[in-house]
Amino acid sequence: MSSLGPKQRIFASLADIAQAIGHAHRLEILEHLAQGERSVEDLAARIGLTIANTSRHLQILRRARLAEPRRDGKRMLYSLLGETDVIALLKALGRIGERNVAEIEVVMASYFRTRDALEPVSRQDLLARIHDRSVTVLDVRPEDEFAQGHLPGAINIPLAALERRIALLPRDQPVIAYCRGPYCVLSVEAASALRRLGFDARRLEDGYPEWKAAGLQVET
Amino acid sequence: MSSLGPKQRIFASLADIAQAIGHAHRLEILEHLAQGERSVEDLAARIGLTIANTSRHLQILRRARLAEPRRDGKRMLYSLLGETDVIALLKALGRIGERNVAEIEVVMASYFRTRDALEPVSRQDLLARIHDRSVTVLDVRPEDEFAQGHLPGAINIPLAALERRIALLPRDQPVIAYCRGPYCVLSVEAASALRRLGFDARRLEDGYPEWKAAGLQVET
DNA sequence: CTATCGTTCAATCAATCCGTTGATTGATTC
DNA sequence: GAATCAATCAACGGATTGATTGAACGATAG
Repeated sequence: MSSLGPKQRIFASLADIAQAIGHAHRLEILEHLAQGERSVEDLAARIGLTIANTSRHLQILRRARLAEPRRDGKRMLYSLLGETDVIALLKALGRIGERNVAEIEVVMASYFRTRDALEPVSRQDLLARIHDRSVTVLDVRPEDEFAQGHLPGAINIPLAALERRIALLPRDQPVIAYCRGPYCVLSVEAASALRRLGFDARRLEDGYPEWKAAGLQVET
Repeated sequence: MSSLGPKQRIFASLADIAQAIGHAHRLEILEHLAQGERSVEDLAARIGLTIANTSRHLQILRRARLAEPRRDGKRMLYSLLGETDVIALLKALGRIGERNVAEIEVVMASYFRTRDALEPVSRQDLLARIHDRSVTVLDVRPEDEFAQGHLPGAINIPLAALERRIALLPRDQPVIAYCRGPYCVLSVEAASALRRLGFDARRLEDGYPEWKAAGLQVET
């Protein structure tokens, strides 16, 4: 009993990692870190937590070796540790949730599909249409996230500024909107608004982090 | 505060799934279920838990929609729900652990690598060598697990019976041993024992569930 | 009806966890 | 050096909750 077998020890460590992603706030933190490195303050503001609470959750992610800080002047910038693997883990978690969990199906149906009845566009589809130049790629994340990396040739119009800057979008070809990931609502809202305005608009099935993790080209 | 956004609701559900796999015993249960369906009693005996405790853990996996029971006479047989996705999730978790967590690296180095200094064989390698017929595939799991499914052409000699039935193994070609998965020690012990006995023996990097989940051919 | 298998209950014990407060550390700026 | 800003830490309350076991309960087979 005192000393566990090697399998048990490994499972105990893996369980610690699973515990670390077992909280909604931490999943949201990871979603933001997947866009690029972020300060504690920045994360707290974006998610709506206190600084202290955000710091605590970051410590948990850090202990589980999912995120890592580096100091930059007086702020600490956190980023994913082993970005691609973390995104793959979150993707595997999301897939199982979407396939097995009724509650998620309900949310997807009641929110995403009523606002955006059309099927999302897959990465492969979008890649092909970028090559054809038969599509406008629209990044609706805030400007600072866009600046940290985005899809090749994408135009950045944050959701809040969409109606104001609508003239930037050509009307003669379809628009594909994307944002932070499969559960980020920005691209849903954007596609919905654009269709109301007469555009042929759809959204990418997931977001920038998944694109990057798939090894596809990105711009800075 | 009363009603969360759609993203928060989805993350809360995903966090529940993550919590469910956040316990070493449950990871071990999942490893066994990945071999095929199992009764509560059977799982309890294999893992070394009481029936009541095993049952409770299974309820948690069930609530998280990772496993599902069906009744067979007086026993309840549990199996993975969405087998391929669950195995993919565990694989993603394992990968991140192996890359990021020092404790796991220590165990791998101190147990697996001292017993089996050679690099494990990848699935692709093994597949090619099965086609060549240049290798003996050895399944060292218990007979009942072998009976529920195994790699094409594999010979089954449970680890406990290995020395007794050693004559079944041809000595003129390499042996590749496999078992339940990447953290199962059976194939490590087998490869180690076989090399002591003069065989050219190595082990597969993971096990039967991963082979099956990759869509490769299996026999029953 | 009895034996078997599993679930659930009640209880225990322990642990953990979340979020907050207020003090403190580190780094920068004036 | 003093002031300022960012983040962490220690500590706490409170709640939660989690693992585990034995006993009681339900379902099924023979």
